[in-house]
Amino acid sequence: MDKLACLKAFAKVVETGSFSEAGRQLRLSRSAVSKYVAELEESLGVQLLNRTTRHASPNENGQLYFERALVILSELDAADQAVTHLQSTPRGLLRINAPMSFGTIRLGPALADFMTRYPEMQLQLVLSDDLVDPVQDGFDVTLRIAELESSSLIARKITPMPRVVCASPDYLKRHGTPHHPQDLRDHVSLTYGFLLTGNQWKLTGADGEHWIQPAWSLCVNNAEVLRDVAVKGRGVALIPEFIAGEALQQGRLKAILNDFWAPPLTLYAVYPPTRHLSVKVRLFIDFLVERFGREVDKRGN
Amino acid sequence: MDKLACLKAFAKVVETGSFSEAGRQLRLSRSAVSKYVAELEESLGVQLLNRTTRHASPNENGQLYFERALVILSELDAADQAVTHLQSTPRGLLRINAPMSFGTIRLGPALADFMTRYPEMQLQLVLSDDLVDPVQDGFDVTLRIAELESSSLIARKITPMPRVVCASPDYLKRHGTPHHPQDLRDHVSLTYGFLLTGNQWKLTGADGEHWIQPAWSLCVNNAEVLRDVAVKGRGVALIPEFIAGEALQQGRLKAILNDFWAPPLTLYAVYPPTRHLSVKVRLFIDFLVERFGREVDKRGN
DNA sequence: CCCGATTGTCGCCAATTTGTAGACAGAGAC
DNA sequence: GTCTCTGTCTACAAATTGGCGACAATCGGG
Repeated sequence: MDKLACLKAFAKVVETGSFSEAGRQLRLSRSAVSKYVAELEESLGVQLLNRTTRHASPNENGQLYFERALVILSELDAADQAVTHLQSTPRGLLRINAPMSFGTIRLGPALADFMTRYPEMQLQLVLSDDLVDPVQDGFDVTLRIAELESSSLIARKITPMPRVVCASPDYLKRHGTPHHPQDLRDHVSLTYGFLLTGNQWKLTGADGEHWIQPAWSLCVNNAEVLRDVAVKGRGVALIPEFIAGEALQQGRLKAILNDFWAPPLTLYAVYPPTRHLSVKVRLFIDFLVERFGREVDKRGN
Repeated sequence: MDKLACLKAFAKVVETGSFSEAGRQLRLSRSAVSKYVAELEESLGVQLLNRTTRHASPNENGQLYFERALVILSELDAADQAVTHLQSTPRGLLRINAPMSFGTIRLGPALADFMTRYPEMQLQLVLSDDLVDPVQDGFDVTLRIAELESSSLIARKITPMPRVVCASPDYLKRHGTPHHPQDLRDHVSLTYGFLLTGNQWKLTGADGEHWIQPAWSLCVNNAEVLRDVAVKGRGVALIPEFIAGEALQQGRLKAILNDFWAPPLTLYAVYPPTRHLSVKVRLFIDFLVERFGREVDKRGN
């Protein structure tokens, strides 16, 4: 039992009056929050919360424990701060490499907040889609979006990046809407890749996995280009949701094959193997996890 | 990461100056303690301890953090005590059922300490080897030693109970010493069981698992009897170490087949399914885990 | 008053973490 | 010089975590 996690969950439930809201703020599922609090009550042997089906409020035990928990949690933060601040305030240059699309669409806007939080730091951001070696190419941290975790470098998972199959309404009107992955064989696919071979789409549904060799007419290593070509009605694309999102919302693209899903990509931070991350890198990675990790709209559904 | 576990491990290392000793006191392996402290240092981004290959001492960061960690840990204990003591001081009757051998050899002596710690409690101990239903038979908690976990009742594991194959020196002189489980077929086995069928010994070694149908001459549901008959030279017995221990130490029994091992039994506490354990039962079970869980001599070897 | 949305709990299970065994190299005691 | 004990590391089995989805209950809007 991770008692600290239980304490945080409990405190957040008392603060918000709700397991669901506590879950959203802690980026945990309702069932995880429920289990944490139940576990804490079990270990103490007392009930801490009165629950109805829509609210939770502390009883006498719970109010007492909540007050003490807040003190403990804040003292722990203070202890952590005390030792990390014995080092210099984070300053100096942080050299970041990130993929082009992610860098422009998601990371760039977020960096303003990071810079606000750590005004003494200088950031150098290099956007490229080349595979870089952080040690050799002189970066402190490089971000990557990939399907499989590379175990040859030290990497920290930030967040899954779901993908979506989509096409423009005009394309669908002219060519019909695929209802099953196998229908894709009859459609023009816009596919992502560096090389022109070995690119299959894996889609999974209630009837199992489907490996589709799409009839591709465009193969490019930039998903924004795929999106834009899809918007122009040139075919069906499988691209990350963060790239497709705005076009989907505006109706310029339509998600299809919604009963099937592709394995999500994962955003990783990769950094040189040293005994301890520098404070700069660690703060940056923590910031990424906080900002991009477990999106709020994934909770409580 | 269980930060509280890390804090406790770290604090214990600083107190004792040693990962090994911290492990012994916390009933963790050396590598677990090492990992906990490393993980804490990683999360803080600072080194807390200076290590030689035989000692560990806090550096400036470590000393500061240690002092704060002690405050936090003691406040957490105080918070826990505050809510649990809002209930009555544990008093009243605690009805315990335990197996005969374990009850007489291990549990009985330990109960004195439990009674010292909780003088307001009354204990009723019923030793029997029957399978009892705690709800139906009116016990607050029943202890069981079994090979497989029963999932039909709520049970808390207390500790593994290793078994040993042994015989008297006299028996071995007369019949030779088995060196492989298959040799047991040529020996007289004293076997544990309620019924006279289906009793196989499973012994595992470097060359895999061996299921032996022993040529048993005695089948009894009490391992003390098996021990005593083995001491008298009547055969080979597979019995729990806590039963054989004294006879082994005194040379009246000799452990054999030491490159093979039987799956250990496990001591469980079984109790009625209620939302929360009563304080009495919880204190008793915690006491058992503390007393019998992860034996000290299993640490740091 | 009814219906839809949201709630908290629970069982199941895949994914992840835990924690040990054992190997290794280093330090200290004898 | 040897032996014992140390702390770290890897591999891996066992245990735990945390989400999904089902379920029953509640609340607010129409």
